[in-house]
Amino acid sequence: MSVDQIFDELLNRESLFINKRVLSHDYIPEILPHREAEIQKLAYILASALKGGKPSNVFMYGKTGTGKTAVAKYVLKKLIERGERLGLHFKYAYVNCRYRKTNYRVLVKICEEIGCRGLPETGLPADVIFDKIVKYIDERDQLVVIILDELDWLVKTSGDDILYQLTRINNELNKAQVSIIGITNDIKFKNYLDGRVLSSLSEESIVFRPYNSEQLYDILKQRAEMAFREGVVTEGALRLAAAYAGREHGDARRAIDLLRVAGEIAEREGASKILEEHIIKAVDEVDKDIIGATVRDLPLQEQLVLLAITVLKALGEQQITTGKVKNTYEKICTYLGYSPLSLRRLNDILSDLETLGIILAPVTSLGRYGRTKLISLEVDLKSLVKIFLEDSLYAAALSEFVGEEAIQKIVKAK
DNA sequence: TGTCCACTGGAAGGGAGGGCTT
DNA sequence: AAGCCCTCCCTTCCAGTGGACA
Repeated sequence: MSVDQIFDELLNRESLFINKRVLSHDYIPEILPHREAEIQKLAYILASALKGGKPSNVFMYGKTGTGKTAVAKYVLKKLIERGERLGLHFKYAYVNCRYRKTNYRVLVKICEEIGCRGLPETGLPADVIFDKIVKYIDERDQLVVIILDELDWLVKTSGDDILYQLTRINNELNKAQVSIIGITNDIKFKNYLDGRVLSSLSEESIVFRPYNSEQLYDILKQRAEMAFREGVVTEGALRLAAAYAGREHGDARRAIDLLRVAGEIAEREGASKILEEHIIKAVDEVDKDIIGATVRDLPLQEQLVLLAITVLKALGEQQITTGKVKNTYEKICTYLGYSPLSLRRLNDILSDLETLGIILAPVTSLGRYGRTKLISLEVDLKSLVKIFLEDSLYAAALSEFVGEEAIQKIVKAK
């Protein structure tokens, strides 16, 4: 089939989707099923702003895909709308700390979110940025809510200094007020916080329980009705997607991903309906997508270290120690023409990869044979190999150090 | 019981890339 | 332009360590 024919066929065929955007991660529907209680609680807390008061700071926790971010954004959107009708000026700043791991970058992002633009990514002292935020807010708004999503990432890497500053920001404001919503999926996270910060930040807290498969089914049904043409999604496919996502830990995001990818697969195959088989095919692809996105986002040196671990694993190495990773990593660097980093730095990279959930690296003593990290993969080796094969340089390194035959064996394994 | 391995992880500092002030 | 400050990423140095082994 020629490229033109492919385009023609695609244009002539009626798409299964009517609105694909409702299946994206940042879409927030008008109704959030099974989160009524959480919405109510947050609404009560924030409502005091409508009477000119300062809402309490809130701490929200729950696993990924339990609706924390969606609920926060949903209630704030409503609050801003209502405020506008009353002539009040509210705003919120959303920062995902996973992607802004230093205090400075979080502050810059808050600045951008509230509309104070044009700040440099580096160069200024952090307290200058802080003063800018204070001044900007005080001149314009009555209330700014700062949502710090995946807060544990920030605190683990940079400590809680910035949280302390932010929780005290109201002392510096004359007219305006700031409330903070902290979001995390790490329940133990509280242990890392200083007592003063903790008490100030968790004036109120909301816990998000995982969805069960029945609830996931309702969520999927709602999204399916908006995303696809009528009758495209079969009941069986919906039930299966809900069951798959419910089995992990009630992750709605994963359930919605499954539905979207299944839709794409069905469309590619020219099917007129989304069936259970499409969901089954989607499972593998969604997993690979999640790992792939994480790996592609890693800095070069972290990718090289992960590649070294992948090589060792692919070679069937039973006990992967820091020393072995260092050897293989250095060989790969030489082969690809990069200069390797020091052992000290490599050790930090291993800790980073562990924080990301890609590897497990507990420090273990091997007695006479020293103390080291024992490294194992937390993600599927096959998916990882496939991701590295997509890049021609990494593919060459895999072929050099593992061998073409062994790679094919891993890729084709069930 | 002491030794010793193979690291771990804190501390200090350097330099690249940037901005501000004078 | 010079001098000073910042952050970020990295290196060097080094004291500390858990447990198998002699």
